Amino acid sequence: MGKRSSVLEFAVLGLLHESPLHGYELRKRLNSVLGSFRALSYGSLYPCLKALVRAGWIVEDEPTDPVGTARSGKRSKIVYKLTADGKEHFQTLLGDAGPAAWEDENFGVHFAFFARTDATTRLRILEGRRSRLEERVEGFRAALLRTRERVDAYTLELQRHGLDSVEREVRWLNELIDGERRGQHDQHHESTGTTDQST
Amino acid sequence: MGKRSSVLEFAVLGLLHESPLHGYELRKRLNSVLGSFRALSYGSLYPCLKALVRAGWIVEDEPTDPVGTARSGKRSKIVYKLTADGKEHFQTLLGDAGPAAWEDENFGVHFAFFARTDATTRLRILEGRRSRLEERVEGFRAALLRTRERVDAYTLELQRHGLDSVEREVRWLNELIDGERRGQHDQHHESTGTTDQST
DNA sequence: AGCTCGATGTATCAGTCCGATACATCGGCA
DNA sequence: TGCCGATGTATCGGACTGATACATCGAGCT
Repeated sequence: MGKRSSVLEFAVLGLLHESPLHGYELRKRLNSVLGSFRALSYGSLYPCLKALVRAGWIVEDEPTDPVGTARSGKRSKIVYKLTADGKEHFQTLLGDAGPAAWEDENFGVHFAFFARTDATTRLRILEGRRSRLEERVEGFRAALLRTRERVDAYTLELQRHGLDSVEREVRWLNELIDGERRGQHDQHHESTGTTDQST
Repeated sequence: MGKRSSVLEFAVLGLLHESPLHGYELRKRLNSVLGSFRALSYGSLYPCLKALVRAGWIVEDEPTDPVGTARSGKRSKIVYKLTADGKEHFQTLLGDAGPAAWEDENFGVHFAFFARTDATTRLRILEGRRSRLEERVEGFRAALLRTRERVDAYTLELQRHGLDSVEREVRWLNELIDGERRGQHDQHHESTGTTDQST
C-alpha cells in the first residue's frame, strides 16, 4: 500500500483496460510507458498483481484449452484481465487530479492515459505539473546565484544545463496547455487520431 | 559494497576533499550536486559514512573545545575529514573512466568533479556518455516506429518529447566534447590525427 | 533426432534505499 | 519566558531492485 505502488497499480489497470495481458508482456509495456521515467522489476510487479487480485480489480485468467482437450501438467501464461470493479476503479483514478498526479513519478503515467482522461482533468494536471516545475526553476536559479563565484566552471555548467532542461520542460507544458485550451472549444479541428484500423 | 553506494562514496569523498563537513551540511550539498539526478536520505548517508570510516578513508573529527574548556556531556557536530588514504583513493576513482562512469546515476557526479579530473579521462567519459545516449536515441526511434499507428496522440507526444530530450542531451555533450578538444592542445602534444566519425 | 541457445514466462530473496520519525540543541522574537 | 523553525545525529519498517532459479518454446545447427 505504498504510495509508490499506487502509480504501478494505476499503470497496470490502465494497460489491462486496453487488453488482457500476462506478466511478461505487461512488464515490457510498463517499462515502455513509464520507462522514460522509471524502471520496474518483477519483484514489484508480481506483488502488485497479487494485491490487485486481492482487491478484486483484476482476475487471473488461465487460458485453458478451447474445448475439452486433455490438459494436465501444463501451466504457464497466466493472463490478467480487468473486472467490472477494476474498470470502475480505473475511471476513478483517471479523474483524480490531486497534487500527487503531477509529481515526477506519477505525471508520466497520468499523461500516458490522457486519451481516456476528460479535458478538465487534463488541464488541471498539466497546470499543476507546470507550477511544480516552475518552483524547481526557482530553486535552480537560487542555487546558481548562491554558488556563482565559489564554484568551478564544470559544476556551473552542470547546474546551467539542469536549469535549461527544466525550463525547456516548462515550455513543452505551455504548448500542451495551449493546445488543450484551443482544442477545448474546437474539438475536432486537430482531433486525436481515431482512425485505428485504417492502416 | 553495493554498486549504488560507490557513487555515494565517490561524491562524499569528493566533497570532503574540498573541505571537512558534518553530516547535515554534507547531505545538503550532496542533494545539490547529484540533486538534479537523484535524492539522498540520511538512511543511506550515515551507513555510507560509517563504511568510509571503517575503510580508513575518512575520520570523525569531533571539534572539541579549542582550549581546555571542560566540555564533557556535550556532543554534536561530528565533522568528517579525509585521510591521506582517502585522498589517494579519491584520485584513483577520479581516473576511473570505466563504463560505469557514464551511466545515468554516475555521470552527474563524475562530471561535477571534472575540474579535478585529467583531460583524457574527461574526454573518455563524455564520449562514453554520448554513445550511451545515442543507443537510447535508437531505442526511442525504434519504439516510435513500432507504435506509431497503434497508439494515441498523447502517448505519441510523450515518446516524441522523450526522444527530443535525449537528442538535446547529445547535442550538449557534443558541445562539451568540442570544447574539450579545442582546449586540449594547449596542454601538450596530442595525436588524435584520426578524426572520428562526422555525422 | 539430439543439442544448444536465446526469448518467453513465473516466481522469490537478500540487500539496498527512502520516508518517517525520534531526539536534542540553537538562535530568534514576541 | 516560552514557542518555533532550523540545525544536527540516528534508526527502522517497508518498498523496490538486481540477481537468480526454474521451466517451456521455437529455431538453427550437426
